[in-house]
Amino acid sequence: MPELPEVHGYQQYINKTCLHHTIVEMDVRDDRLIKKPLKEFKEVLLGEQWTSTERIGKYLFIHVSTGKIVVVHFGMTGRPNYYHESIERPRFGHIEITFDNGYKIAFENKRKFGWWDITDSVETYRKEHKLNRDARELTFEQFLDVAAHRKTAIKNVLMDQSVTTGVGNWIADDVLYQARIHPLKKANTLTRTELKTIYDKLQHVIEVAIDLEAQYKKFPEYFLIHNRKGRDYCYHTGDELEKIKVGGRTTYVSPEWQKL
DNA sequence: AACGATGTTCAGAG
DNA sequence: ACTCTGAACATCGT
Repeated sequence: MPELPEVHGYQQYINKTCLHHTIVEMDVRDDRLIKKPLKEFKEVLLGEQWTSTERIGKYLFIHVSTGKIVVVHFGMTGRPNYYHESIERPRFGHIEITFDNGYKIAFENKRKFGWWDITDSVETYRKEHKLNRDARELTFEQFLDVAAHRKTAIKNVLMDQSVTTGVGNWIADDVLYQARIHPLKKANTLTRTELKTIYDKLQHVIEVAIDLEAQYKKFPEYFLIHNRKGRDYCYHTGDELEKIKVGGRTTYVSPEWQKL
């Protein structure tokens, strides 16, 4: 599930549950989910506390009382689950932290595309991994700087984490649907007005999704996301939606509504 | 039971 | 040096 709005929600959840408790254990079922040895994670975490969090796009940074920072990425299927130790460990809770209050945080990851890492500096990490500032904080001028000259399909540009950090497949589709721009249009052929519309819709989609806590069923009717699960016609034209591939990802388009 | 999936990364081409 | 494409990654649900 996790694109920017979901990860924002996960951040709030972790802030409410996990901060300022002493960590007494860490368990990892599959080493492929951690980018540093478990020994190193334990050195950083055991006996310490999580003190605060930051988020850039889909990346969550957890500050540790040691001064180190745990980087969490949820992949395609990750989510946190805070529960009491008397409850059975979740089936997909492949990484788990135990606190001294008897609660655990499970990092559930069904498809194992998520991971944890350790870093010293959010800013250094951001640059090394070519992340732009979070899509929510990006100004229109900054968006133009990184997007307007790109020669590839606008959808690819929106999904590029060095452009609009935090945007994933469904947000990109919804933004372009609401902006009435065909996802295959080359970014450098779009007018400033069209790019402004895309920028405005991007902010709108993110804010609505965050307000509604990323619960898709509650999204307004005009959101394309309803077409990913069930609805198969365009809300505006009534036409059947096309399912195409853009940048290797499944993409929904309303042909009359978003002309190429 | 083959295919697709809300993610990133990386090799290779241009 | 930069940009773009496509495949690989793991594995579950349909």
